[in-house]
Amino acid sequence: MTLFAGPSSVNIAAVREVHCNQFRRVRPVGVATINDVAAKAGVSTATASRALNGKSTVDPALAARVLSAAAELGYQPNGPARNLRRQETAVLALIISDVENPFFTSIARGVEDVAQAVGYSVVLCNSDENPEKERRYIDVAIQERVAGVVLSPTGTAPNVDLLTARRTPLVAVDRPLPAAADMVLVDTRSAAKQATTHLISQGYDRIGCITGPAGIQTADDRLAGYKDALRASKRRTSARFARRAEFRADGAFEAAIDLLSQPDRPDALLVANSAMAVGVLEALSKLDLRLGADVGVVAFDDAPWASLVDPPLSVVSQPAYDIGKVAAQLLMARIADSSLPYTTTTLNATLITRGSSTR
Amino acid sequence: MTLFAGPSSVNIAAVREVHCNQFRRVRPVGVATINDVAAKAGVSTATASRALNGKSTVDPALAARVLSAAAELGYQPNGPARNLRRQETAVLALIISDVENPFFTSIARGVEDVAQAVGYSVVLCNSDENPEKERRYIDVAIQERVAGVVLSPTGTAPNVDLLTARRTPLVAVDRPLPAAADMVLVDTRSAAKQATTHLISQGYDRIGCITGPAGIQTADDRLAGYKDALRASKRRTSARFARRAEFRADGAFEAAIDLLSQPDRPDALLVANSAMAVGVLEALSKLDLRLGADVGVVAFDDAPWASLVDPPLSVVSQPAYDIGKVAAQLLMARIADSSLPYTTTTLNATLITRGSSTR
DNA sequence: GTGAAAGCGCTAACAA
DNA sequence: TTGTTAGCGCTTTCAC
Repeated sequence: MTLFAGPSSVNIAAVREVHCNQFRRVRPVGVATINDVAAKAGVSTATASRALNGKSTVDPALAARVLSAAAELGYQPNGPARNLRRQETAVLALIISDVENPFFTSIARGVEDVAQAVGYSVVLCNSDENPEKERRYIDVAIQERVAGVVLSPTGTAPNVDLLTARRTPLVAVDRPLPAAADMVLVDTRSAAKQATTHLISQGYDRIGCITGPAGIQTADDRLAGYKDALRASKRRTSARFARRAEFRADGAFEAAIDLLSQPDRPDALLVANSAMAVGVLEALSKLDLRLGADVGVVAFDDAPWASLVDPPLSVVSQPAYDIGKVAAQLLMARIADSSLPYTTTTLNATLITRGSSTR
Repeated sequence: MTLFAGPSSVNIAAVREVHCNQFRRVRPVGVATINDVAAKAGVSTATASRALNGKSTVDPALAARVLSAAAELGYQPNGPARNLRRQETAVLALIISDVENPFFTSIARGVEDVAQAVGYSVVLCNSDENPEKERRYIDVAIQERVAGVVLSPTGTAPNVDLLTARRTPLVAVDRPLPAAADMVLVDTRSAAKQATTHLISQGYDRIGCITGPAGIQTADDRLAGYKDALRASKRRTSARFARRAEFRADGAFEAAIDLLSQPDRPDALLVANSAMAVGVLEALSKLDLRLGADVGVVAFDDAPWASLVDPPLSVVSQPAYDIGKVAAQLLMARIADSSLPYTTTTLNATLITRGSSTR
């Protein structure tokens, strides 16, 4: 494993200091098993197990002995053994498409809070918008026999079928799934329509849209809502004013430059998430266009910095934390009772108008 | 489990649609074990196991039969069983103090990329700057017998001792540990000094500092570096100009309002992270103070939006991704060889000067 | 109320 | 090269 001889591959200045330390323990402290606990307490492993799991059928005096023996030995149950025997795990997998996107980390917090409250752990996996990575994590989830999965689907049907074929409880968030699963979505299409209508009402005339890759439902929905609004106000929708890019700043930057360099450039933009908004604002600055006055902007996701730019950014705020919360609740319900009918929950996004959508 | 009857506790408009779906499978598809695979392939479980694990000692023809049997049955190894038997897990736990802080999610990516490359999975846990939660997750990590732990320590020594007592490979990131563990840190003190010196050189005279809670090493270091710089330039350091708050926007907002409302207010501020910077900029705006001209600001962490504010925000950029990468490499090295001496790696932060630190 | 014993699914001796 | 078998640590019948 010379690969790990050291982090020499990091090419930034680093100081490595080796400290022959005085803390080194002498022995690996042979990890205590339930048998050790039982022996020390002078009971059978069965009784030890019952006491440790708080079963009421065990004599209080014995239970106390077991508990103190366990404490003295620093006993920690062996998870794999317990899970193997019980054929179940108190672990949820949360597979999201981008750990660095605040929208998804908020979802994570929602999931975690609910899970924690009932003694479940959450393991967070980052599929990175990459179907293969998603598939690997789904495999891991299956192999570890997690109790359930919350997924923001990146890949195509086959990945998800792995889960449904095994009847692993599954909740899809953010993006719908053509499968047997609960879903928690946002009515992003009508929010996009509302945001676009707002721009129109503010006097913007040639409104453009920068959205995510084709095939990602949320990206498509935002574009559709945008078109809905244009149509409703009897405007032509023109492909000239719509652009797609990865859900990232750099792609949105290119798209915005491209869009705004046209002779008959848009005078307003609907932007599909906050990372993209960063790229768009950079583009405006590069082209010396004033936010609001020259180009109105509404972006999805209420980033903490949105009100810091000048003028403050109008946004479509999505209830990310609640998405996670609801998803976890649905998942727990299904784990408890797999016969529940599948549901789709649609939460509302909220338009928050600030200065960037006014001339 | 009526708690989970539904997500009715979410008090925002939600549409719940129940779809009696056409996808429902008929049977739970009794999960295939290695015995089923062996039977189907007409070999013993031992041979099946060997084939599945790619051992070279098995007849190619048999191996092929096993593999196709496994594929047909949709066989997925039972992780708990395997881990129990092998007494090891290819899983790393990463316990960070705030999932919503980009600094830590960047670390997560670094850890993940290294782990993935060698077939390890990473489970991400959010201790939320809460020693009790940290302790719970450390317990989980121990119980699941993870191969190693990367930790940004929140709690005090006892938590970590749980790990070291069991000799669980451990790498601390961001904050030092008085224990037997590798550490990956940032020379945040000298970076803070450098940033403060920069402010002085730009003609700011009464420089303040808003840092994190006492006892968190990174918070203390930033304050210390700030004082170093003042002392080096023969200025008095005054407690009047230093404030502490949680590493969050709201706390920093209060602190900044407090600081800047003084008659002899600071004319520049060193801010300890990007979330706090949001609070500080909000305070400036509320008090009608101009960034740069009235109050120079340098903040830790190069957030994507830093160059969008006007004037652009000067920052101390920390090599978060590399911290994660190095930490994971060290952890893998130690997993492979527990006798390695403990090391402390210190990476450099970089001052990026932009408009906010110029008059 | 307690203990003896079986067995979850897998891997690794040990035999053949 | 392959099969037989023991056993990882735990929970849970089933007797007592």
